[in-house]
Amino acid sequence: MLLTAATRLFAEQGAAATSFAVIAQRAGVTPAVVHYYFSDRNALLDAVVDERLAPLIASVWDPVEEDDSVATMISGIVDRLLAGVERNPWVPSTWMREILNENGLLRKRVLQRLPVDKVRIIGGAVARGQREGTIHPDIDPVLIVFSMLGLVMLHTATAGLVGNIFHCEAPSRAVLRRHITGLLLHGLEMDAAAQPGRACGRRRVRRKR
Amino acid sequence: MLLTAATRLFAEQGAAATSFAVIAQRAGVTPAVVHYYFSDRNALLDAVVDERLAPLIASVWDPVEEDDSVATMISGIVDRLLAGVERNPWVPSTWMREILNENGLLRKRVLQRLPVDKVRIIGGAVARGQREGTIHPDIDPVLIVFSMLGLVMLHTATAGLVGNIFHCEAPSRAVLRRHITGLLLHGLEMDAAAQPGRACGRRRVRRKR
Amino acid sequence: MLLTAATRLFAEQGAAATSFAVIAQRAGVTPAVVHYYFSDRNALLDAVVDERLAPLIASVWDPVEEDDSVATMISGIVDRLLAGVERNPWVPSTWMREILNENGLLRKRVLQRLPVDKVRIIGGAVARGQREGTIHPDIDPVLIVFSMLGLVMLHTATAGLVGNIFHCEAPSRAVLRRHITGLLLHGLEMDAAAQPGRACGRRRVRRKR
Amino acid sequence: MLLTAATRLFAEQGAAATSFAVIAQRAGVTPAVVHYYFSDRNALLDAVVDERLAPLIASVWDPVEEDDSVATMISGIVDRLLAGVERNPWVPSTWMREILNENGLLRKRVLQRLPVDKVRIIGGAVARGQREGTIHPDIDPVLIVFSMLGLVMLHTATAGLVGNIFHCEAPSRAVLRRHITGLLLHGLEMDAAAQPGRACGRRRVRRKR
DNA sequence: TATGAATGAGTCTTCATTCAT
DNA sequence: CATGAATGAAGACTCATTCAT
Repeated sequence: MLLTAATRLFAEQGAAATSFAVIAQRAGVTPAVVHYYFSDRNALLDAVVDERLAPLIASVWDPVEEDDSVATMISGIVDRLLAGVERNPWVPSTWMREILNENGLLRKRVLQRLPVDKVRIIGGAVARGQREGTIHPDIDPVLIVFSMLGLVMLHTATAGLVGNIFHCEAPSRAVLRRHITGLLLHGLEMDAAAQPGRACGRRRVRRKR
Repeated sequence: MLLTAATRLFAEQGAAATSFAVIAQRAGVTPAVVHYYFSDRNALLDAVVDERLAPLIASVWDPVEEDDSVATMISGIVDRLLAGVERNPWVPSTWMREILNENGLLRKRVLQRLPVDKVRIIGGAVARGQREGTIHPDIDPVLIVFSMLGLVMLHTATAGLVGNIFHCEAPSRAVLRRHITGLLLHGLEMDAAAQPGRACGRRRVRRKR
Repeated sequence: MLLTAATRLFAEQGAAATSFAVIAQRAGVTPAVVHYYFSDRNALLDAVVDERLAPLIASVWDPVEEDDSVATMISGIVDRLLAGVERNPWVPSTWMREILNENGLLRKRVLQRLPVDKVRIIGGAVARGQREGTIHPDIDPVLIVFSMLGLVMLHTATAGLVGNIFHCEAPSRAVLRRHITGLLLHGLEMDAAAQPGRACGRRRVRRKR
Repeated sequence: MLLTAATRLFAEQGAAATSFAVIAQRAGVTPAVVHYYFSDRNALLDAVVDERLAPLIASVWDPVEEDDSVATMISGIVDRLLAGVERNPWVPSTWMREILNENGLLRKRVLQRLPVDKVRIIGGAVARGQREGTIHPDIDPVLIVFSMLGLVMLHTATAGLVGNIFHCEAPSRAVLRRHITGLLLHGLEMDAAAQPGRACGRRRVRRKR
């Protein structure tokens, strides 16, 4: 199908570098057919967002509920996002190239679809947790959402690369989930309390400069 | 200068979508001149990596020392990377588009420059920490490096966007550093031990709204 | 109706530049419909001439009678032509573009419809008048017909333009008729005989209506 | 030369229907060359007007002087226009198609070149003549300019056609000049005073050259 | 060293036309 | 009768590249 060919090629080469001709070729039709269905490059991009990205975004964010705990929200989103990305392997590339980038061809279109209310729910919960002392104060309640989505996209996009460089298997979905959720919830450093019989005054990181 | 024009355009439009003609125009010369200095798109990409990206990479990784603590390494890298990116605002876009992506035009070139030995130092330190119980066991010693670099690139690339969506100022370098380092080292959740009725309340960041 | 849309577009853009697609759009149908009714651009052009231009030509020339005076013939034709053009505002443009021009798309089709016999009547009357000394000898009996038709087409086609350039109202049909008929019959220069201190009541041409 | 090929093709097929490819072919170069010199269709049209039409217009209108008689002005313009058109046989077609027509591609460009002041000189002289009783009152001082130019363009454009229809030679420049000037100055009807048994040699207009 | 001229290949897009329904 | 789908050809225009100067 045309949209399928298009999304794959967008992931492979980027949207700007993907000509109608290539999409047509990949889909086994003539370039004019692509124009017949998507009169315009804009129309094509719209269709990609409307028919492919929007449902994914919805499936990730819809289950977020106001009174979930932060940990539940986050691990839930990470889970659903990893699952969604596994079904749509073209997403991470495209996300990073066409949405996160300032002039990404899909940026505006996707931003309009972002469930800002749901995002605010997380922000609110994080801020509340910080006031109550259950969430680390260094974390920014707004940025954390970008960190979360970004970590998933980034690690799924580079999963193959990791295996390549370090000559091992690409990390599985389970490994990614464990790493990402672990990082988001606990960070690197082990709880002082969890450690064997030690005080934790010295917990603040010392930086060289 | 030609390379300067090129890197900016790469950040704005992506490397594949940046023609010699536009680079020439931006630099105020004729397309033939660009072709004269960089006989090939490959040569141009090589030059960008050699003359612009490699020094940055070196400045970030060189200071990493075998016997630093993990926290020191990480906060140091994050610091230097944030500083380097501030001097080269074109980097985050390009990094995400052309390096992290599977078919990114700079990927292979940059990977060869990655100081794998330094990366292994971090991986080793993390793994050691996990054996010693000082590093959270969920964290993947290899993936953490990608998380770290990725978080910096991601947040610097989307700093403007954040301000846009939430109608506030774009987060400053200091805010980004605090958030990223905090996330990497502590994660969201507060130490159980640190919680009840204890000190750190005053650490909260004040935001305007 | 399709032919109406077509004639308007021919006048606006020229026949060669008017695609089936635009005609269809203007008429509110699909391009296939246009093609269904006029299998060919030629068929469409034929239809325009047969159904729209031919009746107009007939209405202009039919009343010309062998024994009318030259003045009667000419003012009659000018009158009827101005009236016909007012009902079919698309005609002047198309006439100049597609009929008078060497490769005009309607030229051959229309020339076959030209009532050559009627044209010859005028030519004959003019030549006779010249022999009798009532018609100015500089006038070419053949060219005068082209002058006559051309002046009407030209002035109706440029009526709007005149208003535009000279910031006045576009000349009305009455003004055009007076100017054109006056020019054809009397030219610019006033009769020497008619000049100072003499009556000239009889000089005005009598028109049938 | 490219412009020469272009102007000829514009006359033959109309500007809208003349593709860069045809111009290139006619000039014996590749289509890209045409784009190299005229980056745009607009640029091409500009060049046609600037380099080909403007000089012609100037050569026709420049000699018009405030205190010439109307007859001198008109016969002078007709003469120079006929001569100019003879050197540039592509002009009449193009004039009628692309300048007189409402959406003609050259219309706006040429109108800006029209020497409005010179046109006003004629209009003024005609109006003055009408007040003094030397110019026929039916003539419109503004329209007469369009009649004059139009008659030349029209008759030169259809000169071939005339020969065709009436199976005679195409009218020569001299014939055209005599007919057009005669029509403009005297019209069809012979002076009442000049009629009975009189020569009319003296009626011929004196032209400067 | 630098550049204007030139070009073949490729881009998006529109067109007239066909065909199955 | 009418039309949505499909397409090959051609449109304007851009590009990387070559070459002579």
